[in-house]
Amino acid sequence: MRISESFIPTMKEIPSEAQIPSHQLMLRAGMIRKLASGVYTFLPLGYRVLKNVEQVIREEMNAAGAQELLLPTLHPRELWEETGRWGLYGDEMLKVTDRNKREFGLGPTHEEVITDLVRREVRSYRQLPVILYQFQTKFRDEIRPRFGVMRGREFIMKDCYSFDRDEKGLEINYQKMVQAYKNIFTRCGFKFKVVQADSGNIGGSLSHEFMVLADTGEEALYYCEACDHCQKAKEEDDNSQAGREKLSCPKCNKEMTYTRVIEVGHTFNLGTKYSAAMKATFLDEKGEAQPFIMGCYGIGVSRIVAASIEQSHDANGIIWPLSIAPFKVMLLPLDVSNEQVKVTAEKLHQDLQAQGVTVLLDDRDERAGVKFKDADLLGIPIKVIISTRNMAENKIEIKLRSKNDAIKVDLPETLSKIMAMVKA
RNA sequence: CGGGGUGUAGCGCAGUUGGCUAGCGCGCCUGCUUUGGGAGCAGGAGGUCCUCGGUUCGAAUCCGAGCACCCCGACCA
Repeated sequence: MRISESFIPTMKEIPSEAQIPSHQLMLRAGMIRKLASGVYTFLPLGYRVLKNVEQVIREEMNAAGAQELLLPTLHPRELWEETGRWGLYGDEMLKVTDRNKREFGLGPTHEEVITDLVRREVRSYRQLPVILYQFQTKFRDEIRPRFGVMRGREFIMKDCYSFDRDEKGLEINYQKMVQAYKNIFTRCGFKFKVVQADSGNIGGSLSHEFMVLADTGEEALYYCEACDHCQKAKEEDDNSQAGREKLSCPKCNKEMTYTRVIEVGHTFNLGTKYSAAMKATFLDEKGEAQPFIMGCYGIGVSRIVAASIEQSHDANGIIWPLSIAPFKVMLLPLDVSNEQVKVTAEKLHQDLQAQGVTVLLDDRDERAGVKFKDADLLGIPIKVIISTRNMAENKIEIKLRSKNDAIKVDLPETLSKIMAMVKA
């Protein structure tokens, strides 16, 4: 992809509406633009990252035996009346009325819809377990949207639902999902913790929250460096640094570390909360109707994009991990009026694309400084610098966004060197 | 929903005891020069000063109402 032909509107100045690094950098790097409070457009660069995150999640979900589908956004009121949540969800649910005055909610979560589907289609214990998931835009009329896509009113979520015949089956699938989540967040390059949590409105007995460590996180927890035990911080701990209590780990008695965190994933053991309310049953071996034992598993996909930046950036811009970077390689020909520089860059561009490597070529007739600044802002992991200076000795330069030092490589070895880095 | 703040060019802002043609930096367009960390000079385009109403000879500026956005809090699968 050539910068000259792409839609990546970068900004030098920090928009006054953005307070935290990820929000500022997503705006400055041309990843997102605001349409209304808590409602954002993903521009091509941001969308690429979003898609990469989705793909990581998709691979791990499929590997865990889940199947992807797509549920509707419009939910008829009657369905939500079955569980009593039409009233319980209240103003947080955005509502619309059709031409026949029929009421719908814009889906803030999909337990009702998925349970309705499964109760219609699954009749026998022989068809269980079933694990289904989707990527979808969720709507929640948050009291206070903030921090860009971190807490939006419209956002992308991966939600997954498991249906089992008994608690034992659920336990197996639940553990599979927890492991899949650990794989996902590891692949995304996160430092994260898993903490047992309240299950809140969704209900059920057991739940785990997946928390990315970041100073700007809206929540906080204590963790033990020795045994990895975690517990959520109480509100009074969050608010006053000074008055924060010192907690000892209940398992190994060492003092625990306080950290702010961003919730990126949440798993719930739902039991029969929804299946019972909605009369969603299957027949067991004895021909008796039994309610499905359910689990649900959510990941904030668009939030992950912001959380990644929150955890990995510097004064100059974003630092993407290879796994979700919008492009893996950025080519920086510093003087496109030099024919040899230009030709070398074009050749690398073609060769990398032929190898299936995502690459962004800064083919603009801009000064070196401008290109370097934009490259650092965009945060593409591998920077390849092609300059008149290096051409003289038949070399190019490779710099990792995450490191300061550059390595010089003989021109003929460039491609293989980059390929080795991409695969690392 | 309570408290605080802000709305002036694409972005960041100044101008607000009422006054003349509404300004600065960045960005954008044209030309020349420049070319390893957001270049220089010259020329140029771009504004319902958030909206509506009121006061006044005259309103970006004063008054009233509304809207939007941001921050703190409560809330949040």
